[in-house]
Amino acid sequence: MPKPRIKTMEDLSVAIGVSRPTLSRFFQDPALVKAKTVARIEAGLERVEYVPNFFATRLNRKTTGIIGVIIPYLNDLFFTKLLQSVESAAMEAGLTVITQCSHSDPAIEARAAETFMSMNVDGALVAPLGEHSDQGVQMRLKSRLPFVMMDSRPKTLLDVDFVGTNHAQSTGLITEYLCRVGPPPVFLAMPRVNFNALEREAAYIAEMERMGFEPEVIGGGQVREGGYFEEHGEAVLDEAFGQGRLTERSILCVNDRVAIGAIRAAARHGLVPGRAAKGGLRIAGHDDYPLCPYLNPALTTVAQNTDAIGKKAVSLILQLISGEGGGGAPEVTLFDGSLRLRESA
Amino acid sequence: MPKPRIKTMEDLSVAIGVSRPTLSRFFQDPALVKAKTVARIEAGLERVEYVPNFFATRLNRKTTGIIGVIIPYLNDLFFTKLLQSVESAAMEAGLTVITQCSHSDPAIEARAAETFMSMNVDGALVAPLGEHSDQGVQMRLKSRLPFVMMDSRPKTLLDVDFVGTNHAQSTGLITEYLCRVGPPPVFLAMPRVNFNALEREAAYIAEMERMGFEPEVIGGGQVREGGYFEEHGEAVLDEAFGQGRLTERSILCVNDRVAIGAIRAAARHGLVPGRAAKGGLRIAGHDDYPLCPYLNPALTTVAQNTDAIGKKAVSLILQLISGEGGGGAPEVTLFDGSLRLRESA
DNA sequence: TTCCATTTTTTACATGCGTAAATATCGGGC
DNA sequence: GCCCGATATTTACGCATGTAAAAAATGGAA
Repeated sequence: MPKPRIKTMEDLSVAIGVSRPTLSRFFQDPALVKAKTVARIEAGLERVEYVPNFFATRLNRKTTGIIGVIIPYLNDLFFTKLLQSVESAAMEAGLTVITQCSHSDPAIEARAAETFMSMNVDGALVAPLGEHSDQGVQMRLKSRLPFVMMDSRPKTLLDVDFVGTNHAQSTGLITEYLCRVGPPPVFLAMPRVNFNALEREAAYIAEMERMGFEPEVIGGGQVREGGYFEEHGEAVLDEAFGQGRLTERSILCVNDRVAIGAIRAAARHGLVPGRAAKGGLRIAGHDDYPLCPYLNPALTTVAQNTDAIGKKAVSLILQLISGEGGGGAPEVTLFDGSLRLRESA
Repeated sequence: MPKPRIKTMEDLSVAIGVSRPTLSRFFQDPALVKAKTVARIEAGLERVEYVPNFFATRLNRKTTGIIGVIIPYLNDLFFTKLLQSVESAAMEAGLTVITQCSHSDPAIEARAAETFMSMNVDGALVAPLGEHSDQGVQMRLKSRLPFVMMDSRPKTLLDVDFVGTNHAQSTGLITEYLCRVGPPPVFLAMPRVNFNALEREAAYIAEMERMGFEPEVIGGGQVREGGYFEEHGEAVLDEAFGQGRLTERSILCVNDRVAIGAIRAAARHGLVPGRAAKGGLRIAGHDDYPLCPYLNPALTTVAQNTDAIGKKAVSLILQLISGEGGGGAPEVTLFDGSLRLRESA
């Protein structure tokens, strides 16, 4: 029952009586070979076990058909959602995607970039670590191959194609909403800033000033241990609520994971944030983390259009690969966020 | 400022005046080359841009140093946690890991397996889809290379090395706990069963019978639309609570994501599951999903030792690669679960 | 049957590097 | 200054496939 294993195309050629160049063309695209021959090859493949060597094929082709993707975290559903969008778009385009997670370590990120260059990938898609990223690495990537950044845009790397969210719009939107339905919100930030966090904070401040309110940012100062988003949100608000502060305020969290911690802190102090509670505590987030609808109370937030971001990033890379882009100014696409009104604010 | 790019080791050889075979040894392991020569090479590399071709190197080595990992879902923090554990263990062993997500599609899973075989990976680590996996594919993998399964163990593939959780123990543990502190629990299952779900259900039933209670399984029958775990848990309990059923029972959910939906349903009906509430509603889960501590109420559950599972899986693969294993019976390692008592039960 | 266009085969070279064997070079101890 | 052991270089071949060009085979229309 076990089929004989054949290792090389050469051997396969003699085994099924079709020349190696023809087999080569067949494995690249059966349409390049006459139907009758295709049938003969396929019949032969029924009887033996053979798969073309991935490395040997990629070694010679002018194009590898691979794109490399780097994301900073794996244990964050926002990035996995983005990754799914990228993968499905890439698969549709017939590309193989190799994903590497930098695990919030610049050294690992650099190693991943190195790997992609050594693979001659057709293009690279990276969601950077923020200020911790080694920008030299990204400059090298950009100078060597089609390169698109996603999600977070380093201020020192503005001449790169970028796809992300318009945080001025998205954060402005929810800030305006919070101001409209309750007391002007405070902004719950993170100590370890990334560029998105900074942009959101700036957008919050701008919108507050536009509406004539005094912006107030908390939680951005001291670096705490652990550093997980939820833990940070809970710790900051646990302290505040414990001192009787902020219990009747609106709190805009820099992202949903921080907001999850914030809601938890509220619950521990017997507080129930909610849009229904006139004048009382409200908590809102940013991103539309997949679990938002299932929290208690369900989290009001601004959704990032991760699906559009992933699709656009892939199409941009495709465009760059085909040599259409790269001429003038970098192409920057920002998608608007959209309000998700639920219970918490 | 831009360094000259060098494409081949041959060219590098003439550029920095060190022979190609020596360079080859250097890139495989600098320790194979005398310190003085290493210094000369590194000085040379400062002045030019060169990375060895990934495919060419892997094509000739007897061992590629790559292990392939397949996981069924990306948008599930349990699997990303497991993946992180695997990645860090593999990195420590000096292996490159290529991860593919099957997106709960057997065809994609099969394609990923094919890719791994065509890469001559040193070994494959797969968390299968459950009954939907194409077992033929996995048999081929097993027959071709070091192969270890994780997390879920197909009943028809028992002769494969496996690392996972002892669900009889873990589910028995929490079932016993629930019986001890409150009314005997019902089991909230999933329609689309995977093997773990079945094992947990069986363990629940066995433990209930051992303690002299009547097991009761709900939510396992009809297949609903959407099918996300949280949605399922919420839908089933929303219906039950709406009819006044189960409001004073203990509910053991097949996993934490279902439990998250269950807690949400409780909240929508004004119910607060809790271990403090004597005689009242209790909800428990399984897995110790990372967000459990931040739910309201915080979810009582049984933790899977994902870290140990990942480490062990990698060490098993390593052992298989070195040719030590594979002789007799398959090596099956099951880690015990441990109770995480929080608020919900 | 003959001829033409399409497809396949033959032949040869290319890809970038691993690896082995023989030869050359280096540095140090005597 | 000589000799030895450790390294480095030279040379040559192998890995599994892509690819191009020329020659041969195929198949259908006239």
